[in-house]
Amino acid sequence: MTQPPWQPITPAKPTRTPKEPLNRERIVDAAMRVLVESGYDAVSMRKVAQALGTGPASLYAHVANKRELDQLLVERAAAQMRFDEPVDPARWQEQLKAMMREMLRAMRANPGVARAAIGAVPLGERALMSTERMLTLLKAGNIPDQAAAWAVDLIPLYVTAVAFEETVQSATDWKPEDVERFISGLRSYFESLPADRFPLTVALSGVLTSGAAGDERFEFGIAVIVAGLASLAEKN
Amino acid sequence: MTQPPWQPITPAKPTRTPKEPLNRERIVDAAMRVLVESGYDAVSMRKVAQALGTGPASLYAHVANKRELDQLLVERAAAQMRFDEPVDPARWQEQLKAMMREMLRAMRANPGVARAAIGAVPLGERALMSTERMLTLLKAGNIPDQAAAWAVDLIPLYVTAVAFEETVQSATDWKPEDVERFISGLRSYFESLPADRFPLTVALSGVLTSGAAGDERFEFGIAVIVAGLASLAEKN
DNA sequence: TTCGATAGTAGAACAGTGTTCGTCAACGAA
DNA sequence: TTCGTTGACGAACACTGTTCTACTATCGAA
Repeated sequence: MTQPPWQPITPAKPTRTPKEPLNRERIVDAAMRVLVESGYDAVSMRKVAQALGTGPASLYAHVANKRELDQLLVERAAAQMRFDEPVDPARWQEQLKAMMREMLRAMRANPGVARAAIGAVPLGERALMSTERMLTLLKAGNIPDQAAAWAVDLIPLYVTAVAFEETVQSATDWKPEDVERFISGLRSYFESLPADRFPLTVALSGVLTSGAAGDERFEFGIAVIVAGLASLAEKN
Repeated sequence: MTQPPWQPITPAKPTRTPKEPLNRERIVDAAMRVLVESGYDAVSMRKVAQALGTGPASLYAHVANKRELDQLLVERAAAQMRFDEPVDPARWQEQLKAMMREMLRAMRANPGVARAAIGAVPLGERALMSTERMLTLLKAGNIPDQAAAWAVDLIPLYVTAVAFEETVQSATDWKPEDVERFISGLRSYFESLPADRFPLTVALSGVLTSGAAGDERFEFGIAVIVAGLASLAEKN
C-alpha cells in the first residue's frame, strides 16, 4: 500500500515464527536421525542443532554435554532390541545366543553407536527388560547368582566390542575388494614368516584370516561364552 | 675481530641450529611420552609435534594421518607385553589366563590406548610372538585349528574392551567416592524396581553391582572364555 | 496492568582438533 | 652451478565441544 510521503514507512517488526520448544526427546530424535543417516562420526552438537533449526548452544539447556547426548543415544539404540520369543528354560543357551544376535542387530541399525556404548550402562526400561531376560535364562541354566550377574556385564561388553570393531572397519571407507586385498595380504604375510619362530602362525595362516566377513567369528565368540557359562552350572 | 671502519660489519646469517631429523620412531617415542604422561586424549598431532619442537604439519611426512599414529602406538604398547614363563602344555589354561592378565597390564600402562586398539591388528614382532604363544597354548589344549585361530581374535578383543571401559570411567575424573556413590545409587535403583516385572534384577541387585572395583569381573570373564574354549577340546 | 524473575534461545567467541597448502632450505645428481 | 627432490613447518581451512552474553517469551506476584 502506498503511504503519504510525509508518513515514513515503519518497517514491520520481525516476529519469530513460534517454534516447537526444544526438549531432550526432540534432541535425541534429531541425533538419531543424524546417526542413522550419516553414522556416529557425523553426530556433533552443531549437526544436531542444525537438524533442529537452532544453534548448538541451545542444546546445553537440555543436555549437560556431548557425552550425555551419547548416553541418550545408547539408551535409544538399546530400546530397539526386541525379544519376542517367550522364555523357554529348556533352550536357555539358544535363547541367550539369540539375545546376543539381537543386541548386535540393534547396534548395526545405529552405525557407530557402539563407540559410545562401551562404558555406558543403559538403564532405560528396555535395557532393564534385557537384563531381566538374561538373568532369567541364566538362572534357567542353573548358573550361580554372582556368575549370572556378572555375565550380564560380559555379554553386552563382548557384543559391543564386535560392533565397535565393525565401525572402525567401515569408517575406513573400504570396499569389499579392499578388505579382500587386506585379508589376502595378511595371509601372505603370515605364510612368509620364519616357520622356525612362528610354526603355528604359519601353519594356521589360512584359518587365522578366514571368517572375517560374515558372522562366523561372532557366532564362534558367542558359542565360547555360552559354553563357558554353561560349564559354571550348578549340578542338582 | 675489529673491522676497519670503512668496512661495514656484515651481520651473521641466522643459521638454524641443526635438529635431529624426524622419523617415525622418534614421532612414536614422543607420542608414547604424551600418552603415558597425560593419557590418550592428550595425544594430538599438535602435542606430539610440540614435544618434538616442530609443527604438526611436519609429522605428515612420516605418518599418513592420526589413525596411522594410533596404530603405531598400539603396536608399541603391544610390544610391552612380556611372556617370560616357558610354555607348559599341562597348564595351558592357567598360562592363557596369565597372557590375558599381561595384555591388560600392558594396556593399563598406556592409559587410553585401548581406545585406539579396537579394530587394530598389531603385526609387530612382539604381537606375533603373542599370537604364536596363544596358538601354542590352545593347541596344547587340543583346541581344533579354526577354533584356536579365532580364539586369537576373541581373546584380545575381550581384554581390549575391558581396558577401554576402564578408560571411559577414568576419563570422567571420578574419585573413588564418586564411583562408590554411583554404584550404591545403582544398587538402590535396582532394589526399587517393581519386583513383579524385574524379579531377578531386584533379587540380585547386590551382586549386579559388586565386583566393579578390582579385577574380579575381569577374572570372571577370562574364566568363562577359557572354560568355553576348553569345552571345544577334541577328545583323543 | 505492570514489573521482576526465570528459562530458553542462539549468535559469537574461545580453545582446541586433523589435515592441506604453499614456501623455504638442504641436499645430491647432472 | 643448476635443478629436482625431499622434508620442515607456519598459515590456513574446516571442523569440534563448550561457554559467554544478550535477548525474548513466559509467568506469577503486586
